[in-house]
Amino acid sequence: MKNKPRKATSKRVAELAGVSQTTVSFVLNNVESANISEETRRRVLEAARKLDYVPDMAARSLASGRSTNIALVIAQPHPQVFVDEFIPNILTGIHQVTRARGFRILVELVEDGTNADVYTSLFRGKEIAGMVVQFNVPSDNDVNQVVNYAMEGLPIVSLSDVHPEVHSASINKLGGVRQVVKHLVKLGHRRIGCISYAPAKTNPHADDRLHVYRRVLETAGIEYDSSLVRYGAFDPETGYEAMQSLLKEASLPTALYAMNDVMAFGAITAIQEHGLTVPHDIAVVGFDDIRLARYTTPPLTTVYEPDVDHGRIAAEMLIDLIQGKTPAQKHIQLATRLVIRQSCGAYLRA
Amino acid sequence: MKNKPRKATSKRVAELAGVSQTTVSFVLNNVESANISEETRRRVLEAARKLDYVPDMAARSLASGRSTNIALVIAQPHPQVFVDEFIPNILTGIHQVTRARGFRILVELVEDGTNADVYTSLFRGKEIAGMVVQFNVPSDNDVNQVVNYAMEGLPIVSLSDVHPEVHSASINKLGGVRQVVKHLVKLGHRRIGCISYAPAKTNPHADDRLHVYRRVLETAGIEYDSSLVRYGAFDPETGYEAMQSLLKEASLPTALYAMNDVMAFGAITAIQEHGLTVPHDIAVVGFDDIRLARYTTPPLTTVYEPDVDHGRIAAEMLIDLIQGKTPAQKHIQLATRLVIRQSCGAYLRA
DNA sequence: ACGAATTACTAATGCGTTTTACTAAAAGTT
DNA sequence: AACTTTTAGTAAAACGCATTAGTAATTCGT
Repeated sequence: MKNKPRKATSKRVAELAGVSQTTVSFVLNNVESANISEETRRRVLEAARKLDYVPDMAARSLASGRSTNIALVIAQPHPQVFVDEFIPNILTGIHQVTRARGFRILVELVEDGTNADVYTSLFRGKEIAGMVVQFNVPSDNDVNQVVNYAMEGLPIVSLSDVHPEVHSASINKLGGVRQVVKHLVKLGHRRIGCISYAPAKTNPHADDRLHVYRRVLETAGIEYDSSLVRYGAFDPETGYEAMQSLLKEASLPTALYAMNDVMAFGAITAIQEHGLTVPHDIAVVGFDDIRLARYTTPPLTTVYEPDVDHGRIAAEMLIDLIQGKTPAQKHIQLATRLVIRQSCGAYLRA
Repeated sequence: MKNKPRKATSKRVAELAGVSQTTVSFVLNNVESANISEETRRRVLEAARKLDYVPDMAARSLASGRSTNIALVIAQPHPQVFVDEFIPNILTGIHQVTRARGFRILVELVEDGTNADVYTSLFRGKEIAGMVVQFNVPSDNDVNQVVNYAMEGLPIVSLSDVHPEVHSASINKLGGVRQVVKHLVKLGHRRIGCISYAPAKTNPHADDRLHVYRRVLETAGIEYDSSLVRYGAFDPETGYEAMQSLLKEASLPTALYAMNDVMAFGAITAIQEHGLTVPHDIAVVGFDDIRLARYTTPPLTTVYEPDVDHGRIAAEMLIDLIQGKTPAQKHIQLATRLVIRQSCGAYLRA
């Protein structure tokens, strides 16, 4: 028979505090331009606390016209692409800043074709104030939509460089490739194989990296040999298969650069199953420095990327954009670091 | 000088279609009880398409009183806990069903103490319609809050068993432990070490698993020996350290069960650095079957968990709950599968 | 000491939906 | 033919906040 305590609203807070709803809103949102006395502010806060008041976000968004959600949109060809710690780390980084700055993270996956209208519905449906996008394998449709929305002025930050007009926080992957391939060259290797990502035309990033690999070789006076290049698809399986194929070459490479760590591990397995040893017969290097890289046999020489920082910086940039502060730079690049372990054989000669 | 085309609203759709806003709402939401003629429905749909209408989600939530977001709340002691593919896989599974059923995913991390009010603000602030929770290491505060909200009838599904009153979709971890430890026993091992998670009192799950390990041993007539047990913290580093410590024992174990794969890899590295080989001197098994497990030296014997299904089932359950359909079972358990590779030595004797 | 500026508020409107209650016309029922 | 029911809609009231324009009281400048 007792009256259910109606849900706490700003109106009820106002009544209890003996002020208007307007004042409650001003206090709770710390509106500077409204001059609220200390005493009133205290009363409002007290009333809100007493009623256990939590503002209705839907009402707030509707009234203010802005959302406090951002989206992390991950465009990938296939669920299987989620093979390493990249996304968890990015999420950790982003979350650190969204939490501090009062935003929430909406995660959306868009696979090959499906879910292609997600950009539109998120923005136009006012679900989010901005988005950070990750293109594992950029599809034309995804990139075009993102570029268009970015040009319209919507807050978008990409985790890789996609277009001059799209803000980005990216890893200097090409610099990393240069470091690690040069490292192999310095160790005296002349026949350096490569396991790249999907064939060039479908993945511009991979293409760029392959190009750097080639340039480093040529700068060192080594002729580029396309018979030493294979294409994988991010996961250990394809690294394994690519290496099996390389091992059929008449003249084997003495070193291998794999475009990511998990493919490198697949390759190492293939090499060992073939009766050869790493790094003695074939030196191997990877890319990413996943946490397991130091705990394998042999430990993997690779390139470290600051993923958590990456996420954090992208989020800071995005929220600046949302709040109308122009970020200092439109494109931020984070440096990689070469991590030398056993798989490259550097320590054999030390 | 041209008039900016005002944002498309349901009102404008109504005008263009020559019907009332109510009708537009009925058509767009497929309200059965409203009898809308085919002709009218067509006109509304056409008008919506022409205006490129996307409903304002904030307004929709406010008016209807329900959100179409669900949260994935991950309670973990420390960012470093994100070491494997679990979360990406869960996310993939959840996303498959949220997409099909018209929901979005909000991801929230809650670390040790901080962010503790996230449950309250998400629910009370009407930001979400329900949540799936993952307790990596359950803290009393987190568990209590979740249990309370679940008892109030709020839609919550946990990814592990936390309380009889909280719906759950979980992996039968204990069954997996039984499988893999029995496997070692069958191979003839009598001194089987264990690398568990953080000390028992702070992690009930780990405690249960340790207990199963002990029971399997005792059932086989092997006395439990606490000097063969060490505690790690999810990551390869602590697996490595735990194994180093075990290697100082006067009498070494002949086999090791690590509670997850990455700690197993840390342990293998320690064993090899100590001059011993796996599985010859010490057999090693892990848990999780991460994708790299097959591509290491030696490939790891471990227990496979269907993570993507896990996420999918949890999400189905949650959305059923949200939509008022009682799920068939309150607690669903998914089976694990023993994956035998080289690290346990089973093939040595084959 | 008198108008101007500042301080500390409030009333009322609007945000874009959903939903309830209502209605006019058409179809069924006996 | 006179009701009742069904069909196909509509008008108007929420939903809970932010925000704009305004006001009365106080302080300031000279």
